[in-house]
Amino acid sequence: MTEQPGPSARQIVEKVWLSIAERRLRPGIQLKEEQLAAIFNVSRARIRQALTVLERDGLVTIIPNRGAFVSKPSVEEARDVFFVRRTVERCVVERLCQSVNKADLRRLRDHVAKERVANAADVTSDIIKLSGGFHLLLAETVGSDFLFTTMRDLIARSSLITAVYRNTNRFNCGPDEHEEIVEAIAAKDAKKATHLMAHHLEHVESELDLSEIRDLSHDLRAALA
Amino acid sequence: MTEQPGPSARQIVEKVWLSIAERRLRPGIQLKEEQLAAIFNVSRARIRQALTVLERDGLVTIIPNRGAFVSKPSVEEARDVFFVRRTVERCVVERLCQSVNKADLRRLRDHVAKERVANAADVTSDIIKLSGGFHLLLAETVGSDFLFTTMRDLIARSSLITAVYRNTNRFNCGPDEHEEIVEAIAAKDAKKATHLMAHHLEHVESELDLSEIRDLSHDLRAALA
DNA sequence: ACCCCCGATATTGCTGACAATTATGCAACC
DNA sequence: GGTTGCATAATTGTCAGCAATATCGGGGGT
Repeated sequence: MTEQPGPSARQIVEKVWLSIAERRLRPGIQLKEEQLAAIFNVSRARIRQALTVLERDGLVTIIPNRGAFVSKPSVEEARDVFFVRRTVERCVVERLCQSVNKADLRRLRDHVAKERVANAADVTSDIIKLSGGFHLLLAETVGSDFLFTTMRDLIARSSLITAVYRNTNRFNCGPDEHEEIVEAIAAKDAKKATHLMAHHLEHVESELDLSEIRDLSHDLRAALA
Repeated sequence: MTEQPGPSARQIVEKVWLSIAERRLRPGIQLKEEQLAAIFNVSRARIRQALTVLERDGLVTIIPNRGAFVSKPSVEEARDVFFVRRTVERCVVERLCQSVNKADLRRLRDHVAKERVANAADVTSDIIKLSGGFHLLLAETVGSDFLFTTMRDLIARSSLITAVYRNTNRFNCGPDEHEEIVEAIAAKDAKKATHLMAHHLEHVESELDLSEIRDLSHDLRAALA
């Protein structure tokens, strides 16, 4: 049995990113270096690298000599993220209406189908993962790497925002609205597609309560498992 | 005489970012950790942190066990960056036409004036710095932090792209086109402003030769001084 | 002359230990 | 009872040294 080298810094970032995007890591909790090092079975140096990148991405906030905490976006930041999403995703669907091919549409419809299954089975973690993944898949389909990376950031931050400010019990981003958007894109109806996307984002944002801040604590090891 | 603690990792990132944006650090050159540590008078660990962040920003490429190099964007990436700039900056000027106030306009006009001075004096480094700064100032004026950060990335990458693929001797991004854009915004003429911006970006992109790749070497210490 | 192999050198990647800073618990005091 | 001050513990920030890996040069073979 050779000793495993452990995950790379990039893989750790990925894992934590996913845990945040899926809301298993709640805003406000501290990410202690030693703890993470033990969980991932790597040295603190690598954890440090990962945390530095995550801070750059806005997912964690590092307070000098205090530690790294999962970010609690302010109301202002929340509105900012949704503002940018409205403009970026509008651009995404416009572009898609011009350039989608059959393979793209197949992937998009497959994804919506998966969402439908997850909703029917009521598996919360899958629902969260897939509904964020839909928007990500749209950006990926455009073919611009920069756009994709930007959307990654936006989706992760949106997850944080939803975790802090969600008002309703039900999870938004249902597959119905997603399906409508896909079909509008399939019909190459840019006007309808952008309109549906705008409506969808408004809908998501409207389910947030942007006045109250909840404080949450959570078990770290379980969230990363 | 107490020992200086040296610049923080963030400050190092800033310094290298600026050196790249101003094209004093050319694409392809290797950033050796020991060398940087000596220049900034800090330990290698802090240099490592800075390089990790710069890699995440796409400005340097880290090859495992080889080192960190200033990125050489591919033709594909170049087109991608300009594609995103067209859409993002269009959104920026649209937004500005709705929300500029007199203080904003004053700052913008001041900036253009500075560009004009630099052009008249023919100080190349100032010209580069200010012409990128204009686009950054536009994004900042919108008031969205996310948008500003995104434009930072785009401008830095654009600088890299220009350094690699610039065809003409003259520096693009002259103050005339910038001034026209500012005045269109001042007149709240969104149609004209977006049109001018699109034209401006097309102009900049058209001065690139997206088929040839030049190899450059450079003196590291001089560039960072 | 060209190519392959191999040792020397340089650079990165990592680990562990140490210093600096902050949070915490406890006792004394107002 | 609440607050202040201090000692302790926990956590982060930093550093120097070591191991691993890639580059470069020379030597030998074909």
